Amino acid sequence: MKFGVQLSTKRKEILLYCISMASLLFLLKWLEAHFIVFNYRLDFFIGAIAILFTVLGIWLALKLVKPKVETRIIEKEVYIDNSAQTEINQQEIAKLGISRRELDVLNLMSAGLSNEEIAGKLFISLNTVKTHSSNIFLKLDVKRRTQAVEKAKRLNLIR
Amino acid sequence: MKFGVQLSTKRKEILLYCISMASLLFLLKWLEAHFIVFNYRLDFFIGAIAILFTVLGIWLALKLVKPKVETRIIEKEVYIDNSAQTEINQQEIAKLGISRRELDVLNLMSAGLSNEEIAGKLFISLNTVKTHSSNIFLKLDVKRRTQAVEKAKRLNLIR
DNA sequence: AGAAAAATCGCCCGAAAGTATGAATGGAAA
DNA sequence: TTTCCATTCATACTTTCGGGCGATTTTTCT
Repeated sequence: MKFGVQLSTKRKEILLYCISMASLLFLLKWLEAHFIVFNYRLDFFIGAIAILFTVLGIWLALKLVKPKVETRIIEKEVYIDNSAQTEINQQEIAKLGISRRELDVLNLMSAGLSNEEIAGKLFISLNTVKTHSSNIFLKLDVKRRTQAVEKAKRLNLIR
Repeated sequence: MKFGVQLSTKRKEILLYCISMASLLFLLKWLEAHFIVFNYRLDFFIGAIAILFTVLGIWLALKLVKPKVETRIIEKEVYIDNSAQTEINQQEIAKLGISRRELDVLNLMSAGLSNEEIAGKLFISLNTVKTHSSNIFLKLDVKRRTQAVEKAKRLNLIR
């Protein structure tokens, strides 16, 4: 795996694309040598290439420029409650070492969503949700999601 | 509903790009007609086009796919009775037809107990607990125990 | 550039939860 | 008395959870 210079992932991807593009060009040249069609249908040929590489470029850009998705859970209160408004205990969250993503999962968990639904909402896989929830249970020292929700509410980690 | 508003703008943009691409193709054809260079340097020509349109594609994609940072807002509604903070809503319980025993199960459920633990506490069998909880889910119109607990608390069926 | 933390995903497997269906019992109401 | 219903339990089956691995990738910090 290690060979002198270790390429970063992004660099490797770019290299891969360059190689594939080069081989594509090679293929085109081969086609050009074997089919006279392109000689008198040059404009179609060029058009095809243009479209092909435009699509390639789009695909490349979409691949490389990964949109940064920020998931934020905002609790919208629809109640008029003048009594004590429970503040979320940030210190406790930090103390327990609960990460951002884990908190996301915890919130959706408390809303009664299944792991699969949580995965859908957060655009991550079911396995990832399971990993997060397992870590939550460890950090909260509980065994089940119902206990986790109960404790999290009790500690004001969530609303 | 978010994208519906922007559709017309986006469509105009796409149209613009199509037009510019078409004119670019036209330009290329004109060049091809006026410079013999391309006839025997066809591979360079094609390579240039490939690169050009790859860049175009990348640029196009970058232009069109602009939401780099997407903030997803998940709203969670919290209802709280305007009356006293923790007044158990007997009317609601009656209206939903939740029986005494089901309420017992529901309470233990909200404490985070498993079905087996509930069975132990109430001195009934696991199957009975399952029956009760299934009935609870039916009456509360939910699918999971976490949802049941959430809804029951929201409706003040339990504390 | 390199280490550490966080986030992502996968597989396997057993446990728990939930569904469907049927049935016995005992108390309360018609 | 008969009917209704809450409660109890069972069996069989499907789905979901959760633990226990390991792994890669991304982000963050130094």
